[in-house]
Amino acid sequence: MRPLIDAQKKLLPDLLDVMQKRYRILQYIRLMQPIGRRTLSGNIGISERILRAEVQFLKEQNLLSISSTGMVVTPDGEQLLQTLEDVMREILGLKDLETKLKRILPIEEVIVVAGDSDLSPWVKKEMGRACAARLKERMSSHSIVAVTGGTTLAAVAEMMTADPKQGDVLFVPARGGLGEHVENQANTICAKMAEKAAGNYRLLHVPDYLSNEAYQSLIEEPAVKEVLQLIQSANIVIHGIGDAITMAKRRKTPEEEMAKIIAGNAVAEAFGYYFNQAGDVVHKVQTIGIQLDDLRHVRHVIAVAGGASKAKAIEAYMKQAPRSVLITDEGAAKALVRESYPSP
Amino acid sequence: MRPLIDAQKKLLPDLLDVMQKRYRILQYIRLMQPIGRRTLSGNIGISERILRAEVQFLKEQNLLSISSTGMVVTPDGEQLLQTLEDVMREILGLKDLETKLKRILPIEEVIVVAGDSDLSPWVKKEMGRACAARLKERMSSHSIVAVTGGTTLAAVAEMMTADPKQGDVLFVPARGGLGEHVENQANTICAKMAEKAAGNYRLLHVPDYLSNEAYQSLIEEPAVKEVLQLIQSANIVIHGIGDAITMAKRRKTPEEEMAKIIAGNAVAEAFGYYFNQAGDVVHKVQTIGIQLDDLRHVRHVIAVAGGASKAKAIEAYMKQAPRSVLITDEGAAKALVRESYPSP
DNA sequence: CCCTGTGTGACTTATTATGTCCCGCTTGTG
DNA sequence: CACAAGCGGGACATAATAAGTCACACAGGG
Repeated sequence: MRPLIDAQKKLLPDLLDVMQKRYRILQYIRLMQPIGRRTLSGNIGISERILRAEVQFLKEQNLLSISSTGMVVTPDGEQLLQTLEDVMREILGLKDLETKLKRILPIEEVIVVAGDSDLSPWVKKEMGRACAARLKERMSSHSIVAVTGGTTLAAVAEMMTADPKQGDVLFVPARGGLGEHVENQANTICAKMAEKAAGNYRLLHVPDYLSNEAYQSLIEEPAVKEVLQLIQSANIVIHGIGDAITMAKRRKTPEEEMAKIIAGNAVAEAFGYYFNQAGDVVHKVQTIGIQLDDLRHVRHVIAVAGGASKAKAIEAYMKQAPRSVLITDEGAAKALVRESYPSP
Repeated sequence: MRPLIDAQKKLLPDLLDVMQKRYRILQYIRLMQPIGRRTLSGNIGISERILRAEVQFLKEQNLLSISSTGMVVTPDGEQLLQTLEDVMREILGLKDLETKLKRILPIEEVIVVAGDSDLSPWVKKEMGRACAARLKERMSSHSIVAVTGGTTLAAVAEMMTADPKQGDVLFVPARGGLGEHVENQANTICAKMAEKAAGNYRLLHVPDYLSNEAYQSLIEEPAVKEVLQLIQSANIVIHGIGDAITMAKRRKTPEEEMAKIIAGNAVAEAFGYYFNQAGDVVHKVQTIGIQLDDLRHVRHVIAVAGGASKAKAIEAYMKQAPRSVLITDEGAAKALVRESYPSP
């Protein structure tokens, strides 16, 4: 297949551009459906008229249907997107980025999605879709999936779909309160993901900052204890990676902890842990649930993070996270590659 | 690969047309190089202006180079043509024809080349190229290749190329004189093929129509005997298939033999044998060299014949020629398929 | 030496693609 | 219930591009 694409690149590069354009349009519509022409043209950066021509074409090809509420991808279109996914990734050079990233980072697998989530918010959804697909591959009946918070994970939850093949899947939050807003809390995302995936879920109701005594007594609560046990036996963990300072600021981090984070030159954050450039833990939020060491016993660890601004955080975190699957975007991947191959 | 192409077809239906067009242009140039734009545009049936645009594009892609003597395919272009050969055949529906032919005829392998050699003489060259490629696969060091005459075989000889990998290959004419013109005689073609393939050759100098006494004494000639022995031990035979009447007329066939051929309802001819519709031998030209029965002991038998007009001849001949490789063209293949699948 | 075939440039014309504006409709919301 | 926002679709002018045509300079072969 590869030689065919290369040959096509040589023989008709202009047509591949067109193909790419149409693919992207269809992909967008799938992401934001139902959506109108004008809104889409604004989002995608194509003039309305040309988008209109393309849309009309795609409609004639039966790849999308078009009603007064907006445009929707048809089953035909869905299948086309799926068939062409690998090819487009190859054409866009994402495959290339993936192999380069694999050489740079000690990871098991990496998926690079087109775009930069710093610049275009919908790219997170695309990462979410990719994550959901990989998650499905790894889920089996009675799997326990632990998830963390963050906007990226929210996107993953949103793109999750139910799969009749897999039976009872249980979603749990990976760790207790970290100080996030409600929509980004692990509990919220956990519930949403379970709902979308038609699975069950258990929540962990823990106040953000506890005194030691309260903490100890809470752990002994039967309800809490049971959930904690489930969390400990999770075989899949999905988490985001954040920029340390940004995360610390977003959470209501007390001053002395903030100082500690800054003093330690933290650059990365993941489920309540702060890491410096070398991947060493600089600080951790005191809460219950999965601890960093527990990760080593979890079969599948999936990290989702994108945007050029997160490149450094991803690099730092991954240094100490072996056997992970990383799902990122073009922006972050390019930044990472650029850094490691200084010349061109 | 098929789903990929289908998906691409949906996303840009004219992709294949353009690809095919450019491929064909490049292919032509390779066939007739060096060639000028105007001559090419006449031959290929594309207006000069549009050909010019395509040629310019191909030049920019470094697939052909262009000088005052005409256009030449670059190594890059050669490689591209090679890479795309399989794909293009499939796209043009040739693969489909091949599978159908395999069901109709008792043959080991069949290659169908685009076009109809009745209508376009260059298609023979393409068959020649295909034949040369298959021949290379089957040749090993010290192979002995027996070839017959005919215009098609002349094309095969012309498209033959030397391959440094294979060592001493010997070319011999399959049978003695059959009454052909010089340029279509087995001897001529044998020599040419050997020259192109950088191999050795031995010739068989036998007058066309011999008396029985002369025939017997000639066989005993040491020089002739030696060559005959080589011919007997050939492990590859390449031959053409002709329309019986056409071939008989072209050769200076005596009246009584002509009557025999016509009376027997001969439709096919191959290396001096005439066959009726059922594949039975109706007549044979009396000459030395490989006899029909000998073919069964030859490892590789390659038959080359194209053009819709030869469809019946091919069918008749193939009925009694098992384990052969057939190289034909779209015109003949379609005619054959049409005959066997009456309805559509 | 001429003549044929070569590429290249230039020009006009036809076709297509694109930008722009407007209209009637559905739909969700106040 | 009514309103406005967003929707698709039609229409048209214009810019951009492709395509047809001709003329010219040059190299190689008979």
